[in-house]
Amino acid sequence: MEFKDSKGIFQQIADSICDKIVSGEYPVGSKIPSVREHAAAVGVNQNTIMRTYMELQRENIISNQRGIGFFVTESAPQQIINLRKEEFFQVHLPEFIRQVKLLNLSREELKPLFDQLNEKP
Amino acid sequence: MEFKDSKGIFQQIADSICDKIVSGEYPVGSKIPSVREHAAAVGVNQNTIMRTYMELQRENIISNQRGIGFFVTESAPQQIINLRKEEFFQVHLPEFIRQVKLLNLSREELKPLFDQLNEKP
Amino acid sequence: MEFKDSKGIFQQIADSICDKIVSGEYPVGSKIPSVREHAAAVGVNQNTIMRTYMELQRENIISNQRGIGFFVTESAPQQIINLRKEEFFQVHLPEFIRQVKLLNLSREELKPLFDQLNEKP
Amino acid sequence: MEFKDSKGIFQQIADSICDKIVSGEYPVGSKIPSVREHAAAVGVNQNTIMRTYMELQRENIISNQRGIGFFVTESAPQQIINLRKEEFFQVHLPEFIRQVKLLNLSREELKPLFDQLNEKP
DNA sequence: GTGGTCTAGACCACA
DNA sequence: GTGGTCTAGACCACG
Repeated sequence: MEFKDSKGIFQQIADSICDKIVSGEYPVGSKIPSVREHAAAVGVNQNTIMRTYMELQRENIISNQRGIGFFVTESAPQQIINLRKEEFFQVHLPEFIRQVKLLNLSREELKPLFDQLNEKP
Repeated sequence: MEFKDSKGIFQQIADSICDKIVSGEYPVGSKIPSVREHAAAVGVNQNTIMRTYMELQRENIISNQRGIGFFVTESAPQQIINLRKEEFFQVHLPEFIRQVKLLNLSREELKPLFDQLNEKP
Repeated sequence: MEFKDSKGIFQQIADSICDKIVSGEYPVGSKIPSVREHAAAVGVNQNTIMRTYMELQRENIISNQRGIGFFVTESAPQQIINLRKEEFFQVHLPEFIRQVKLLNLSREELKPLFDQLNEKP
Repeated sequence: MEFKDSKGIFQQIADSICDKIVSGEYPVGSKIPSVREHAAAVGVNQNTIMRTYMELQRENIISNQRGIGFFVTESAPQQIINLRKEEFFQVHLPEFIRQVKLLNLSREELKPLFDQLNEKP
């Protein structure tokens, strides 16, 4: 697994786990890979995975059964979507609008965006 | 002035200066606030402002007349817009489209964006 | 059965067994549930129950008749009460007093405690 | 500094910081020792202190000014008392009452407690 | 100087 | 086997 510099590795791993939960690869109630397994799989230290799991646990996305492993919470998918929507509307969308305004972009330049928006009428 | 955690303070200050150049608040050829003025204004260490100015100088957005101050270069506005457009189309726009797709957002939810886009027909 | 994170599961199970012995639910000389029964009842691995029973055996609270089961010893209730009183007066009571002092709690806030103390005059 | 085994070192350090905030040794708004200083002072690893500070930050007890240090929040003292009261009433008090009931303790045995309660009428 | 992240490796209690 | 904590040491960006 390759990582970007801009965000922490542990964050990127957390995001990728969330993606897998939303996509159904990690179903609700299922056990996610153990700390050691996961660390070996993505080639990072166990502590880094541990931190990832801890953060996800604090956000009620996974929960811990002692000595057994971490499991996807019942509420995980909704939780993830909520978090992402909140971030989108409070950070990404305003910033995007600000950029569009500032750069005075034409409709033509934003065509890819409109195309995307029109695909699901 | 308040700062986010995600980006460096000096970056955020640089961005705000660029905003003011693009918007015309700092016209081409004008003198921008001195390091100590600016530091006092935003409540930050002078070193941090100095670093900001150095970076902007490296990007040919401002230039230094020793003992007098920093001035907005002739090419600054175009320079900034080019940099931002490049970043916008290569990073922000694709990411924005990805998010919209992922969160399966309705037109209703994106109303603020359309409102903005329609203001300049 | 639900478990807290602060103490080990086997400890919590041991405590609950001791509670039942003191309260008379498990009388002296009676057979306590088998390992596999108990494991199924509280939803826990048999190893965990086994460890619990071993610890209790070590403290002479239960004894094992091979092939038959574990039985509450003659001395169990006294044994448990002694252990708990010791712990209570050396740990819990001083800590409790410290907390009351530190939080500067009013009599009103401690009403539930007084109510309890007055039930047996 | 010596640590007990029952709780994590980072927790005990957090508790001791809270004590110092409540007692006024670390006044509201003041800077607490840097990670490195604190680590050297109590003889633990920097990571351990870092974890402590992070937890306290999440509980709004300290806040971070980038590149400068951690500072005691305005709301810290109230925050701490709230957290401790909550823990007291939801954990310690019920457990204490349960013990008193179970051990069938006499008023005489609880004299130290009454003495404490009567000191501030 | 400050925080912040990551690694490598160890040790523990628990299931 | 699982999580959980801690250490020692390194490196980075930022002020």
